[in-house]
Amino acid sequence: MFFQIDAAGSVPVYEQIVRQVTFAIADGALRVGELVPSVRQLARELAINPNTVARSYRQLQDEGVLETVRGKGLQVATGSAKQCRSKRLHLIRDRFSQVLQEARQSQLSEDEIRQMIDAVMANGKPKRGDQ
Amino acid sequence: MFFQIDAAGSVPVYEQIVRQVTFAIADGALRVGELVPSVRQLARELAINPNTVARSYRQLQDEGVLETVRGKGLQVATGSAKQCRSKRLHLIRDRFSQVLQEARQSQLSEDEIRQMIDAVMANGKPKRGDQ
Amino acid sequence: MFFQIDAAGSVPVYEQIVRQVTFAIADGALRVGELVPSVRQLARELAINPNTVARSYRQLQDEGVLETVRGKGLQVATGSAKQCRSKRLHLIRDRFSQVLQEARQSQLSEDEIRQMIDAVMANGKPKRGDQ
Amino acid sequence: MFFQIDAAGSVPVYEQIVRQVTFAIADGALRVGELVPSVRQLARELAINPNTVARSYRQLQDEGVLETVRGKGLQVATGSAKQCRSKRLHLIRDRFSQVLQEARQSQLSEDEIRQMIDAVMANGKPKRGDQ
DNA sequence: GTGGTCTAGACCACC
DNA sequence: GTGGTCTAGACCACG
Repeated sequence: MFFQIDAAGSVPVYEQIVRQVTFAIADGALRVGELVPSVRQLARELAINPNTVARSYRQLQDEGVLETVRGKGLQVATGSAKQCRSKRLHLIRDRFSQVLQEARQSQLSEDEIRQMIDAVMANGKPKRGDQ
Repeated sequence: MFFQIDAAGSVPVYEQIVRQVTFAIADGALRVGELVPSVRQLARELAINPNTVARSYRQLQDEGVLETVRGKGLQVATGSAKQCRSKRLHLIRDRFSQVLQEARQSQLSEDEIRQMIDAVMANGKPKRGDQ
Repeated sequence: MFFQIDAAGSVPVYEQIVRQVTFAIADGALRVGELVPSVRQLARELAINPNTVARSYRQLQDEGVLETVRGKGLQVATGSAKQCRSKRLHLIRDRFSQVLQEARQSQLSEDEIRQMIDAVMANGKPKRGDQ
Repeated sequence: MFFQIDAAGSVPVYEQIVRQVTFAIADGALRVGELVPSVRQLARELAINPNTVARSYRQLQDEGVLETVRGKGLQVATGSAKQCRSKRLHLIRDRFSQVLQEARQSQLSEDEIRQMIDAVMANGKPKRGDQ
């Protein structure tokens, strides 16, 4: 699998997995009906605790993104693609909203905020695809 | 004092204090040489434990924003105004930059991102940014 | 662990820990990537409160010397070895510089100062490795 | 009086006064039999609490450096000059000894220590007379 | 009165 | 098991 885990960062590992699986489905990297790696295998590959992978998969099941196939494992559920794209949008938008709130709390004017956004968007274009 | 603490949110109380003191200095609400509220007094007003306030003040001291005046209290250190203004900008800008990066990872085009920002800025004026 | 705390002295316990961890890394006794003793374990060994250890570790983290590995513990951050060696040198040199300044303020001549240093260095040599 | 107090520093104010009076006597700036400024006057001049001045004078009395002259105030006691010079030496030497101890604890070799001292002594020659 | 340190014990999220 | 946060209460030095 092409996931990357940052154990030292502040984002919980299980959230990183949930996020990356979700995004992979949204991108079409994982297709409906496809089997995701087994808990043990993924845990081995990412060098993390199987419990953590299990927890992520459980959450993805709760969200209806993954579903169990008896005797086989977990597969991407029907309708997940659309759902994941929508979820991805929401995630990003909520984050923007959060940051925007912070900015407003800081006594920055709408104009100052817009300027900052423009500056940031112009700047950070060619970064590493990761992190 | 004019600080407001959200005990329910996920942001640690001590960080909220650090943030608000920093911003107060950046805004000029607290001026260089002025004494900040005493640990005990602020703790009383915010209805939190003095240790928590002390922790915030200690961090601000480590950052060079506050300095102790023995037996009197803590005062805003010289040069803090500029430092706090810069810190405030960096805090916000870094957060924006982070989110922007996430957005780009999600295969969103620059235009889609801009549209989202516009929508959020128009919308979320008096909303809770919570997820 | 090989740490020694002097609870009676005027140096705060948490600073002693910070210092000893820093020096341990500088000496290579603690290597990059290695986990430091857990908060609770070290507290038990030194017979002090876990909060005190936590405070030391938090400071070392703020300095970038340690970093948390979620659910595992705290490890020596990359680049810490060099940083700690440099910090150790600075700590000592600054202290010397301070004392030297005091000596000069006291109208002592350079020669008198040198003589004093020689005397002190000759004296306190083969004491117990401790203290 | 020509004393200088640093209220923000880590050295207690009362100690700064004791030290400066002691050194003034050692230097001959204050002579045996001379009256030191009254508690109130010195407190006013240094913009500090009279209690603090009183505490310093009390300590100097305890050390036999100052003595009360009924109806007049406090004067430099007989024999103080020599005593203060000796005390000054001790103060400096003890500080050196302390720092040296720290240096040895840091696993620095005698040679490294000597080199550091030489470097520091060569460097810091033309500094401000104060602090 | 002030801040600084330390202890004791609790709860949380994460692995 | 791990660290992170917070509370409660104590003691100290300083002014």
